[in-house]
Amino acid sequence: MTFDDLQLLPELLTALHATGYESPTPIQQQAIPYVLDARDLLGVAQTGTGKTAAFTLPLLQRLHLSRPTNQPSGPRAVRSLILTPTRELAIQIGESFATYGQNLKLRHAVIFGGVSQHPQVEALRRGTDVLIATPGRLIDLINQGYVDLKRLEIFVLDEADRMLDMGFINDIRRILPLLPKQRQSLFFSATMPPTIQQLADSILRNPQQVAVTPVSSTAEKVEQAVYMIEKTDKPYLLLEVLSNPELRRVLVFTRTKHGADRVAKGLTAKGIVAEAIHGNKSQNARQRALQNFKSGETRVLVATDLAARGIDVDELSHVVNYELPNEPETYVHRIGRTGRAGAEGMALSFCDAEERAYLQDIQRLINREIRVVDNHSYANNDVAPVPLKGPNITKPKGPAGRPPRPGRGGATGGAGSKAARGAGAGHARPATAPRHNQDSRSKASSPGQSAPVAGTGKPRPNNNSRPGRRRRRD
DNA sequence: AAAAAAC
Repeated sequence: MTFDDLQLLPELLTALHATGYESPTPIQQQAIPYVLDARDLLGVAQTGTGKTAAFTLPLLQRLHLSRPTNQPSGPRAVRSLILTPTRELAIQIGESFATYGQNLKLRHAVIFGGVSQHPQVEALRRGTDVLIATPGRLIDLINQGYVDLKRLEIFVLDEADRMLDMGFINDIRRILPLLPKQRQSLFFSATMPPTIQQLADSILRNPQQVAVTPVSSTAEKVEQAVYMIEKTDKPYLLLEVLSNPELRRVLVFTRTKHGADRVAKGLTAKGIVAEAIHGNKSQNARQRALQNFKSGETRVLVATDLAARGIDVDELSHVVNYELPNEPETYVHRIGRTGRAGAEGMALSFCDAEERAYLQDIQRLINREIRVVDNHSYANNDVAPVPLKGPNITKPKGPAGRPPRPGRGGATGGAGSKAARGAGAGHARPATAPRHNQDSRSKASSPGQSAPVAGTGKPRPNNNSRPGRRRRRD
């Protein structure tokens, strides 16, 4: 199937061909006809599935066709609103409109916080057909009287589950009554728990439902490996791993903003072009860092989970989990940044003794064992591999505030346990080569030669660590 | 405990 089969306008097809896209992804195949047909849509999909184009293309087409022929002399009204949780996603969606709408005479504006509102207000004054916004700044500008949504035709709520996670539910509730009842609504979410379903029910009318690849299955497309390692060796291992030129464009995830800064600084000190991106940076610095990374100026971007979802970088060869996330879903989102659009991608994770429980949760979620690399310079034999079927370490949806009991509770049914080290030649293969290339392993810098990228903690005797224990969350 | 988002 090609885009030509989707009844899209020639202007859109030309733009698509210019960008090199030929065949629609599953969500595009399913969603575009419904949206063109003015139906409400419930899309269960995460970014990376082609979701943005799935609504951008038909939305542009509908707006183009419904555009008043005798355009009044005043500024054009906002006819479509797209709400999205993070500023970077808003910008990215704006770029998508610019690309696909290049041959149409429609305007779009992107509004979000952290930057001066004046250019955004100016864009609204001039008039825009499409408004892409994060909730806070949108409400801000609505309150100041700069946004009129009375002529709205199409409303898109993107990443609804993330919106709720981030506490945007009240903002959404304030915006909804400002929209005309008579409208088309598109609702996208990666997951569909009851609260999200309720929100969807309150927004959509007689929706068509479209679902593609549940979150956990994207993990199957990305080759994954894990290094069992001491926490204090992570800076050295990162240098070793990055000494392999196959890691052309690398996104490194840390758990904290401070950690992201430290790692980026340490890499820079070692002559590796790296930048950090996180929520404590100014919006300008965030955009600059992302831009430099996308353009290839920066080889390594060190990020918090700000960049875990949605950020779309072409030719991202590797994701490195310098620290494992405690939410297993976050792991899936992180590694989903690579291996996109059919490209090869690889995810490398550094797991210290304290993170074993997280690794186990991750393996349970993706329902497979992650290959352990045991031939690297810093292999820590005291950090035992983590079998897929082990004792339940976290209560799946347990009541908050109570630390789960370690070491108790049997495996929740299921077949026997393979050793995590994997069978056959798999584990002897270098972790940094996505497919073949047995001999491409880097000349590792030895521990004595290189200074650490960043000290992330004090050495800790292993018998003090409590791998089975997960920290209290409340 | 961390992260994101309005001023």
